[in-house]
Amino acid sequence: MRKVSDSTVRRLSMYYRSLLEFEKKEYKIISSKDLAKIERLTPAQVRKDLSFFGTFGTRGLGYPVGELKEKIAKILGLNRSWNVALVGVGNVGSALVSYKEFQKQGFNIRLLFDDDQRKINKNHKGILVSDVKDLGKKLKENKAEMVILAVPAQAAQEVADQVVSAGVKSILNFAPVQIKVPNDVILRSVNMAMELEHLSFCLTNKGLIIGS
Amino acid sequence: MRKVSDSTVRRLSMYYRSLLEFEKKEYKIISSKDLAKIERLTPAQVRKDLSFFGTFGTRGLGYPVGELKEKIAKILGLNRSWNVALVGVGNVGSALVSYKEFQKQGFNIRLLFDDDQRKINKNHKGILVSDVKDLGKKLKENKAEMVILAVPAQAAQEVADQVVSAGVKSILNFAPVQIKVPNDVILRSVNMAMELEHLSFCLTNKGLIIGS
DNA sequence: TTATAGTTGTGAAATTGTTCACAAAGTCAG
DNA sequence: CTGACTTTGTGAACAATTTCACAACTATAA
Repeated sequence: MRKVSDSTVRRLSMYYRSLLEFEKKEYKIISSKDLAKIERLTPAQVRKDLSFFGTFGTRGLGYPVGELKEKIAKILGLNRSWNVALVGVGNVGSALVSYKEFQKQGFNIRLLFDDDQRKINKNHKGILVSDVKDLGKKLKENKAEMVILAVPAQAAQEVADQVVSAGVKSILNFAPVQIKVPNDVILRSVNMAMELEHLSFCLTNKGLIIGS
Repeated sequence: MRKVSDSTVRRLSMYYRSLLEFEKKEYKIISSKDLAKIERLTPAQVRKDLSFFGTFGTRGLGYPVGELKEKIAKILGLNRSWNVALVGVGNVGSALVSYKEFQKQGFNIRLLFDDDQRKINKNHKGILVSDVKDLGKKLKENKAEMVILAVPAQAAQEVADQVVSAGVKSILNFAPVQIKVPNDVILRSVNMAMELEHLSFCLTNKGLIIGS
């Protein structure tokens, strides 16, 4: 398999969502053109993305909806469930625990951690909140595969280090800070302020930018 | 001004954050090398990014921390405050209302909307929740500049259309669905499930990918 | 004053990602 | 079975982005 770019992976997620929709509407076959229209891409882009992973279509016809959906699910690792832990049961963390989309796609948040005594050992939406002091131990015990960080910026790096020590190989960071992890650990960050800043940049510089 | 890529804008946000830190530590001057190390980039990248917007440094010396911070703030439109409305006071919306980072950077959420009668006309964290039926009217009255969508997927497009009709030119979408807006409206989407899917992709395909 | 070390700003080169264009393969009507 | 039409898969062309490499400039020490 060739090296696959982040953009391609993001688009695969998009295709997957579109395919769910097409399936719901009982489409049996779709073309790269159909898929492209939905996502505002070019048909060539769709075909190129898919071609990294194999050949899924039939020339002259298109792609079989159900089959392609299944194959993308497999590529993305959505044909199974994942054992996810979440650290930081504040506003953001709390929202993520209830986020339906996660469960729907097999991301099961089964472990919660916080450092606030008022939250520890209480139930939060059906899950017991553990003391972050036991983070490493419990991550190992429960074989957590992914950790979501929803802690304040200043705590993020320290918690991340503990997560890494516990052998977890992937982290999704919601703290608005750049954290560092070893090369073999996969880190992705969602920085919501950064997204608003992007809007504010575009509004501020509208018209000044050539070609967009 | 040349066309500036999304990546460059994202990195500017990162530089801005780093500069706040350097300022806190009372650094007066920093080099592109220092800035690059923090963000895991190359010094050349940092210099190239900044060069799109002017020349901010002194050869042989580096960049003046405070001044560069101010200039980036101006480029990003952070030297002012923004009037933000939020639609959908559910789990995610609620978390965003309390998100400190927004206020800190001048993004003031002053209008909340929902379609749930139990929430309408009640106070939510100090802000009155309005009926989404009055969305257009109130966005105009209050001169909202940005709208955050935190509504369920199936409602997102309809709400977005109303926001566009009201003349708002930028939308930050948290609904896990691709929405469509006219060309003159800036749209950015945060899809949290997509980020977990990226982790799951990487874990699933680890080792198979050459060069990463 | 001069030599040395350090850093920026920026064209040019290299790399990465996207679009094009077309052969290959399939459908379908008659 | 044939011919007109459609769509995929993909190498090649093109475009965008990143990295390189170096002239230009500054500070400092002797």
